[in-house]
Amino acid sequence: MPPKKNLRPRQQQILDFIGQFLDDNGIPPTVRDIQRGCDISSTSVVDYNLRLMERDGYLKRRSEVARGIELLDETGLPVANGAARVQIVGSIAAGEPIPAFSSEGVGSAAEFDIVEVRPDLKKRHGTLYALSVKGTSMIDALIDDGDVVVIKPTNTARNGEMVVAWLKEEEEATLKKFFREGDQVRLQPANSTMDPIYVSADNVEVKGRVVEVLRQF
Amino acid sequence: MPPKKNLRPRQQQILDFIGQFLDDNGIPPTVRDIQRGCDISSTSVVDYNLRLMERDGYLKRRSEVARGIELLDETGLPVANGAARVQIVGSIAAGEPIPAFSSEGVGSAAEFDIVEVRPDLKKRHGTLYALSVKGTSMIDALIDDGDVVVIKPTNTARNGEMVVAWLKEEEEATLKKFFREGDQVRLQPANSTMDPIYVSADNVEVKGRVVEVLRQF
DNA sequence: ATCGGTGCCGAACATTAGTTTGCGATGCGG
DNA sequence: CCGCATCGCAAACTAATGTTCGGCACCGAT
Repeated sequence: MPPKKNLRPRQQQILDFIGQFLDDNGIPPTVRDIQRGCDISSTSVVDYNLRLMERDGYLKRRSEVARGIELLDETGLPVANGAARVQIVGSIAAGEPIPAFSSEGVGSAAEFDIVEVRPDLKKRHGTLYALSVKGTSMIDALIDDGDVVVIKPTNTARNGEMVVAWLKEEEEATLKKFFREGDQVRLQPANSTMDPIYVSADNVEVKGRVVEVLRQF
Repeated sequence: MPPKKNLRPRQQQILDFIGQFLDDNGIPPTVRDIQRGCDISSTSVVDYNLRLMERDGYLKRRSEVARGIELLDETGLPVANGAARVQIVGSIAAGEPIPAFSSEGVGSAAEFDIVEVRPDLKKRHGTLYALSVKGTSMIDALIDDGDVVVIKPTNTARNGEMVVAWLKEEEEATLKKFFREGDQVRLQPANSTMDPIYVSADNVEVKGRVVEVLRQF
């Protein structure tokens, strides 16, 4: 395969559109979908550029097949359709603020990793981000050192949901099951043999809801 | 949505084929693909059955769109294309044999659920199956009641890998980290605060390696 | 200026693929 | 046996979609 080159603006635009279309619709676009989506006046222009991009290893086309476009990743392997990739925006550990939540520091997020998650998650929840867990302080939530938790950003939580709770006073983030009880909040470890902690509702800020835990084996 | 009914053989066959095709090709099949794949003599038969299955909530069709078939899961949500789906072939619980491992009983596997996993897993490991965890006996491995463990079938394990270990004498399956130590085997809970158990190597049979744990939130 | 390559355009063409139609076989209750 | 619904079949129709063709504009090299 020829080495990757920088894409022309139009080709970048087409590539972005294909990715977007895949996310939105779950199936690849047709040549005419791309034409409309990129304000191109002719299908032949799309075909022309797709051919170049195939030559350069950005995608694969099944000829004579409707919607036969597959995106390829850096290694030349096909990217699963609607591939749900989530960025790890920081880590969560007892006693330390989460970088992504402190207003600064998001700019350098590019240095962080990307994880793949189950594709249905993104459909169900929309935008997600991920935190890697440092230390064993979350062991009571059945979450180990090195695990990655996938979070749906939200400020609210229903009772029983596992949330990222920010304890203002303690300046500490934790993963617990959330229960509102009057003006108190009960934070219940997932491990039923552990005791819950109670805090004033004013002292708790919900940062997001846990939708998945990834563990490396 | 109408309630689910049992599918006719032909409809089950079509549904299976669509899933298979999705796995193999990453895009949904056309009506004619299904026709060929299921040895049906006419596209209208496929169309007829697809219509019924859509009515019954098994899938969604985008009309007038090539390859506009989407599978739906139990909740009516679309299943992402090319998603790696793994069959739950049984459950694992302390003191009970695993149905899928007893030579009989695999025939009725159709009754079991399907779970979606991260697409990269299937690429990396090939065929996988899953077990649902009953009871809290695996809590020491950070695996809770109701979790689903995704397993790569293998008879061997390297030290440190989390495996499904079958203890012949006790007739019991368990999830532990595997360490060979001479003619003994150390089975170490993932939770480092718990103590390992030691068994004779003859008494242990490795059934598979854990590659992922799925937890419902 | 001339030529060849690149990028684009519009239109036509050919194949693929969704949909419809009419008919036959089968099974079931009356 | 009749009426009716279910299921399947083949063929035809139409819309969707991939592909090709001739031409134009720009640009750098000759």
